[in-house]
Amino acid sequence: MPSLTIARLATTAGVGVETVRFYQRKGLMAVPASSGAVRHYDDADVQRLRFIRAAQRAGFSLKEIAELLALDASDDRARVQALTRTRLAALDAEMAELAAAKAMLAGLLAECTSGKAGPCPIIATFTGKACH
Amino acid sequence: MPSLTIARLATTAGVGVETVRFYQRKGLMAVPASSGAVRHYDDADVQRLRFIRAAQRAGFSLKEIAELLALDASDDRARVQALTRTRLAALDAEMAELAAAKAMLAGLLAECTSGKAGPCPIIATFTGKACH
DNA sequence: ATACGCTCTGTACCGCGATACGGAGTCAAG
DNA sequence: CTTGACTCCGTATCGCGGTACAGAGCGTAT
Repeated sequence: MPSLTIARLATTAGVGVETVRFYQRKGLMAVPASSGAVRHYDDADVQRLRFIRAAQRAGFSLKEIAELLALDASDDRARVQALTRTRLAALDAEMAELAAAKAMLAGLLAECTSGKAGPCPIIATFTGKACH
Repeated sequence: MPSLTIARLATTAGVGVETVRFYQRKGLMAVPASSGAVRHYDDADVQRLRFIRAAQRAGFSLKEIAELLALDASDDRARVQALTRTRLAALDAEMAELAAAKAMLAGLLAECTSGKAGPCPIIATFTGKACH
C-alpha cells in the first residue's frame, strides 16, 4: 500500500503542500487519522486532488467541487447534470464577453496601427461616451 | 459648469460611491482640491469613470487601466498598442481554456443524460487519471 | 436654528484561491 | 545521538476588486 507523505502527495498531484492543507481546511479532503504524528496518504488522495484540479480546469469553483465530490459518493446524476448545465451556461456567458472584448480590441488595434492621424482610437473608445 | 457631488457622480457613471473613493485611493482618479469641505466633480470625472468601466469590460485590470489613463495624456500609441496586444493574447488564451472546458462538459453532459448505466461519466472523468 | 441627509476620513471586512511563516515536534540517516 | 529535512498547527498575508461602517463635519430646506 503506497503511503505518501504530504510533500510526496502534493508533488505527485502537482500542487503545493500548503494547497493540500488549504483543501483540508476547506473540507475538500479529509485529514487522514493516521496513527502517529505524521499523516500518510494514498492513491485515493492523489485521485481526489486530481479530481479537484480537473474540475477546476472545467471552471468549477471550490464550493461547487465540494458538492461534486459529495455527489461522487451519493450517485445523484440529476444533480451533477444540473451543476454541469449551470457551469456550461456560465462558460457561454464568459465566452461571449471575452469574444466581444476581443472583437473590440482587435478592431481598435487594427485601426490604431493603420497609422492615421488624430487621437489614438483605442484611448478614444474608452474615453468616448457612446462605446456600445 | 456642472458640479456634481460624489453621489451624483457615482450614479451618473453607474458605480457606487465607495467605488469612486476606492479608485481615488488606487490613483485611478484624482481627488479634486475643491475649496470647502465637500468636493465637486464635473464631466471629466464622469468620463474618467466611464473610461475605467469600458476598459474593464475589455478585460484590462485596474493596474493596466491606470497605465492607459496615464497614456491618455502622453499620447504614446506604441505603448497603448503593446498593452492591447498583450490583452488580446490573454483573451485568446482564456477563450481557448473556456472552449476546452465547454467542449468537455458538453460532451460529458450528453453522455451522462443519454441514460447509460454505470458510473456518471462526468464524475468519472474528474476521478479518472487519463483526463486529457 | 435645527434637523436631516449627504460628505469626508479612516479602517475593517468580503470572497476567492491560495501562499507564507513561526515554532514545535518527529523521523531517518550518518 | 545529533543533525537536517520534513511535518504539524495556527495564524497572517497576498492580490484582486470592491463593500461596509463608524464618527465627525458640512450644507440646505424648513
